[in-house]
Amino acid sequence: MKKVTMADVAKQANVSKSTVSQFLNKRYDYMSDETKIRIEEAINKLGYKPNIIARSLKQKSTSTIGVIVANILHAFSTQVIRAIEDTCHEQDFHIIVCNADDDSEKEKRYIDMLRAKQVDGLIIFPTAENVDMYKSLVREEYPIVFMDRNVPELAIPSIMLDNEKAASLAVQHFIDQGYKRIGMITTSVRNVTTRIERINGFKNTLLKNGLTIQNEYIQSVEVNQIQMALKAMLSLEAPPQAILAGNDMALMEILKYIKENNMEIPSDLALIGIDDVSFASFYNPSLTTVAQPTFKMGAEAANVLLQKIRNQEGNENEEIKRFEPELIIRKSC
Amino acid sequence: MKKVTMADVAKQANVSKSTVSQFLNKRYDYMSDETKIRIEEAINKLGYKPNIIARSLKQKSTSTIGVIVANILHAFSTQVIRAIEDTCHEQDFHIIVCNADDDSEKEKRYIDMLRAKQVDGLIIFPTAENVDMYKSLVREEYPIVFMDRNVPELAIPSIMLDNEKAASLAVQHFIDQGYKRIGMITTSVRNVTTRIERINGFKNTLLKNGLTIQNEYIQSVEVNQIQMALKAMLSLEAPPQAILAGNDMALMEILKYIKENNMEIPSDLALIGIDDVSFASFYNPSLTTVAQPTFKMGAEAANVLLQKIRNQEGNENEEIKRFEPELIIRKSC
DNA sequence: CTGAAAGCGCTTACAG
DNA sequence: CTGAAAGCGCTTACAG
Repeated sequence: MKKVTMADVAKQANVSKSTVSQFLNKRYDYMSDETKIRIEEAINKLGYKPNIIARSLKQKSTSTIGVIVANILHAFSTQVIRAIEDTCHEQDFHIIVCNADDDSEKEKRYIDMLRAKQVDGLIIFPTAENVDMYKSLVREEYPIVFMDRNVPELAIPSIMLDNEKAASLAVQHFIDQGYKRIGMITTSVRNVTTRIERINGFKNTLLKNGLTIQNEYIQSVEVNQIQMALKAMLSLEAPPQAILAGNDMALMEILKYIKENNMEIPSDLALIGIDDVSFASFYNPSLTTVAQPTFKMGAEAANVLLQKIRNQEGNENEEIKRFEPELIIRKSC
Repeated sequence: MKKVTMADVAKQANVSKSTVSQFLNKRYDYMSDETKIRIEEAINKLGYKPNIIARSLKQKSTSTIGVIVANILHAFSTQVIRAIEDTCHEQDFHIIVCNADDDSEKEKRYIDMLRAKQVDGLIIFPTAENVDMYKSLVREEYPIVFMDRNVPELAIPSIMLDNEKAASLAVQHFIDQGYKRIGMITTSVRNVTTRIERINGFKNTLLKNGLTIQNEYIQSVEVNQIQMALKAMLSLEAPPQAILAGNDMALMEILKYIKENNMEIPSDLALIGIDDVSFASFYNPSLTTVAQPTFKMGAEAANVLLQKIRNQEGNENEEIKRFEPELIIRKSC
């Protein structure tokens, strides 16, 4: 079963390859109807399918973008990916998704791989440790946008949640419900903007309400350390009565701990999670969360990138776009 | 910033393109050390990155496979994808994932698109409605494997759960716990093997235990109809006391209904779900589930496909490979 | 209105 | 040990 190529179609239809190519690209300007029909028939008869690889090589464009997520295990990532995909689909772009697994070496390899595959642009949830590489992409004016996190001093547009506000909404709600000893647990010890900003929002909201910041109430550790960190926190003489989970993974670890220790929510411990997890509405009790507008954020990232890809001229607005979090009040606080 | 090509490297290193190509492909057999060094230096100096597109065109192979999932919303899909990706990664293959959204038209478009992109093979969670297309792929001896579902009479290897057993494990557990009025709810009204086999397993296990099959106790409907179907079932004079959820989406809808109607699990209704959902272990009460070996299944699918891609000769074993489900007993039954 | 020719960036069989 | 040449399957500027 030999592959049928444009040359075969041309021969079958008794025209040149050029004419077949024009036909396929719908440049009919000066093509006789008769020719069109002959080509169409030849294509159907032979079952011809164009080879996009060959076209891409010639056109130096693949109509494909790469998406590198820091960690696919976060529901946020998968939701954003869907939004990116939908938006690209509408504009006849394809996406290739890679999971860096929070590993900057993997991230670097994926960037190289995707560029070798000639993707037209990149959406990255940056691990933030490959600054030199990011810089060289900027220098080349390679189209790129950051999602979720940003890296200071880089002229790369970033699509981000208003993280301070997200933490602030949660803390303010705790306080409004009468809680004073409020803790926060989140994942990862690395230098990632999301974490830093959420912790800042947490602290600032406490201060604004005249409460003091207790460092033992704030833990950011690896996922598998979260239950221990919580245990330590709850073993303090004056343990927190309410906990903000910095993201979905942290929330799930906390819920496991609570369950294993037969604690009650919210009487033993009140809870709010950033990220509206799938089971929030039907958990017992239902979980108060801070939702991110994941769909809007993904769509925006795709639009900004596609825009950049089209106007090659160095774009102006390389700033951070912030999206609004939303507090969804349920029964866990 | 012009792209640097192999020709630039060759000129810089004072050798021919052929030699550079040999170097890159590690065919050093007869290459002098001096030449190697010169080429290496030229590559570093110019920051040369090979263009995989060009290579693919020449080699007629992209080292990329396509994965088309029926519905990305099932956790099963995302877990399988990860396993496929890991396995491919080890063997220097890349994957492009597409979500057919349970829409056979979309599936068809994605198959065309991926083939146009010259992927070397396809893993499909088939919607099962494009039989003609599947057949023509088989005729061309195009490498392909099915996941999760199969399509009768097609010489395509299929990686599947032992679905009858999955349902059977659950029903037997219900019965062993003393339940007699047992129902089943699952998604989708289409003709998909998974659904059919699970319902068969459900029925057969009832019969084997001397119970009768009540058709009103078995519902397979669209996701947004599940709560209504459950309501109808629970409004029967003799409503079921236990329900098997056919998959994760069904389970979540059932949990929503139970919560909204202030019912207790398992006293008002016992529950088992097929698919070990993320929150099963820490839900209140924890949920008894039937887990699929998603990682093994994904890895197997990738291995079978890569195997097929390598030995072009029409492979022998085009049969169905069944994987064992596992009952994880917790507190919902 | 259509065709011949060059070229995208690689690989590879062959010559020397 | 290395190079010249052909070719993968397209697109496109240009000629007629």
